[in-house]
Amino acid sequence: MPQTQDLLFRTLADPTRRALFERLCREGEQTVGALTARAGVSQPAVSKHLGVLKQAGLVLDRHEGRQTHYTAQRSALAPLIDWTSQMTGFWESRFDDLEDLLKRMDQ
Amino acid sequence: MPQTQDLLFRTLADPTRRALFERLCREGEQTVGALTARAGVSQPAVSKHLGVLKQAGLVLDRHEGRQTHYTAQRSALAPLIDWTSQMTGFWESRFDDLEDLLKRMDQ
DNA sequence: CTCTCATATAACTCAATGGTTATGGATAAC
DNA sequence: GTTATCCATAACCATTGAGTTATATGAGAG
Repeated sequence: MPQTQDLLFRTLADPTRRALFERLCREGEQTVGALTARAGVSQPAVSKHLGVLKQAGLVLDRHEGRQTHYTAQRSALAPLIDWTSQMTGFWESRFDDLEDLLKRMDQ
Repeated sequence: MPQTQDLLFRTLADPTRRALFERLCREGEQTVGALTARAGVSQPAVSKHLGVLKQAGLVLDRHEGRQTHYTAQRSALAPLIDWTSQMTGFWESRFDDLEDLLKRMDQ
């Protein structure tokens, strides 16, 4: 999945976007409003970033009334770990089943 | 090192640059000419990318006559693995001493 | 000394993208 | 029904950055 790797790297390259993903990873599900409150950028900017994260498979959204809740999809990081392990060249065996493990992690 | 993480992600976000690093990881030391031959972009573009990789600590250069040889510095990937393991949240214990291992890897 | 080759730098162009404000559309509140 | 709220989209602007060609630097070759 070189296509996926490229999308992942490009998506995570932006610091604002990466910070949003980090918050969702650490603090769990958040509404757009909650994320915007501490994002340091405007609400439309946050929405756009969340859209990009969603297209990369890094977040899922859930609509509830007029709010949208976002959650991190940690398993989407698997190709990143794959790539890194390939570059380091020593970890393949340990990571062979990593994707499965990560998928179970997200339930 | 959030600064380092940002630099790493930004550096690896470009596909041409990432391809250069991948080749150095897989095939070992290469001259600028050898890298340019299969890079799909001009020699100045390759030189610029190598400069960015060098600033991120991902490559080292060695001058030999009028040639410059570049090598991958795999240990520079450690912060990337750190970040990923933090986001997934389950791998800290396994990765605690990863940086040391990677440093030994590069000799 | 001159010429050629390998690489780096300069100057520039162009496209991509992250930010903004303004607005739309849907749902809750009154 | 009207108004307020939450989020997404539209339109626009400014910056960044990756690519190019042209040129400079510097080391071997003749």
